[in-house]
Amino acid sequence: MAVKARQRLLAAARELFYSEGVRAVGLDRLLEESGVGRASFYRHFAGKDELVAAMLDDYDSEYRTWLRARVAELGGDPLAVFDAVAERAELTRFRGCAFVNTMAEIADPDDPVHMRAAAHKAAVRDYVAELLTAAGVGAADRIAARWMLLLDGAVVTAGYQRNVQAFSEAKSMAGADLAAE
Amino acid sequence: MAVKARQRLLAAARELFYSEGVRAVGLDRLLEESGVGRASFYRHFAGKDELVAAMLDDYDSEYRTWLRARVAELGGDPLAVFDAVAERAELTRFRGCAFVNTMAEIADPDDPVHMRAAAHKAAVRDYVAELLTAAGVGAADRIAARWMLLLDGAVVTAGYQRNVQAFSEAKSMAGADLAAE
DNA sequence: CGTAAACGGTACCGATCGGTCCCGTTTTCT
DNA sequence: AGAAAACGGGACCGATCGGTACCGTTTACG
Repeated sequence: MAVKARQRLLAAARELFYSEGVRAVGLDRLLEESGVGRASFYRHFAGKDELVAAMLDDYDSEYRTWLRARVAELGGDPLAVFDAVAERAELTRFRGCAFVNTMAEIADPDDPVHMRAAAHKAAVRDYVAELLTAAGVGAADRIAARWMLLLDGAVVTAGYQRNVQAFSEAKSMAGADLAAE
Repeated sequence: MAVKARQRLLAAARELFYSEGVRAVGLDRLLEESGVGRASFYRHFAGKDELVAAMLDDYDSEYRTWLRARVAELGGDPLAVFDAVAERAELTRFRGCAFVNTMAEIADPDDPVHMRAAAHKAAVRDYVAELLTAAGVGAADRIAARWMLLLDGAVVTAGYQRNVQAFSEAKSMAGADLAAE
């Protein structure tokens, strides 16, 4: 195979776990979809939980790298994060935020999987605060927290309403929030 | 037993499915916690899915009845919905919105369970629009949609950050959004 | 009081869950 | 070319899943 088993597993995990849910997809399904043998799977991961964790790490890294790059392309305006997130949502069959959905499924806040998802959210918030600070905004932390609320709200409502209008609403509220500061 | 089996099942389902997730809790656990026999369960519900659906219907009805009453108590100001929702969140071990979490777990939008959760969200939105209209606000539908974004954002972020600060942030943004119209 | 409905407990079913083990093949690297 | 690592397929395991059937007891009501 051109692509290694581990990467195929991570790709299949991201796709299947996102579109159907972590608990809804069993190992059999995962192996069939990725074309990886059962034994090979356990050579790469200690178990399903570790695959989920590795997939989230992988996704978190890629997502944030992409977000930084895209916002920079759009000029570095903090408000561009709303455009970037909206773009990403339009690409795939959108079902909300993978990290939020994972925390909804893996309820225990002390579970490593849950903690990784929460850490992703905190990292994005810190990045937004960094953007705001760079733009000369005071109280960047507080604004960033409010913007995360808007981003999560937009992602969730866009997910269950199956339209992307929510993103432009969120952006307009974020702009108003920034101007009011 | 003083309380009928069906009601004990619905109560246990609401508690367990909310705090641990629908797929994470099996029938055995549900029967043990509610003290209902296995056969009795199937005399009341055709299966687990039907219990989930009935529980959501039950919860939706109670929640919206409570919300109407509480907002009325608070004077009927549309912004009071943010206070009411925040109060409710402080009561229990908060883990976000049961309906949003359920849609995250039951991914298929055509699944009866998913559809019930989505219908709840639409019903709450309609109620918010009704409040706004009664308060003489034009474009009530659009504001209601934006407020739902704020409410969902607050509930989600409060859920994974484990604090209720998000609700007051959401209310302040909602007030600004209303004033800007 | 007596009858019938509602009930809790349990044994059981096939299917599927995550996980282990072994075998034969393919790929990779020297 | 040859050795070693990586791999896919499948048999198998105990546990648990949702669901069915039958039992004896409790409860409610006429």
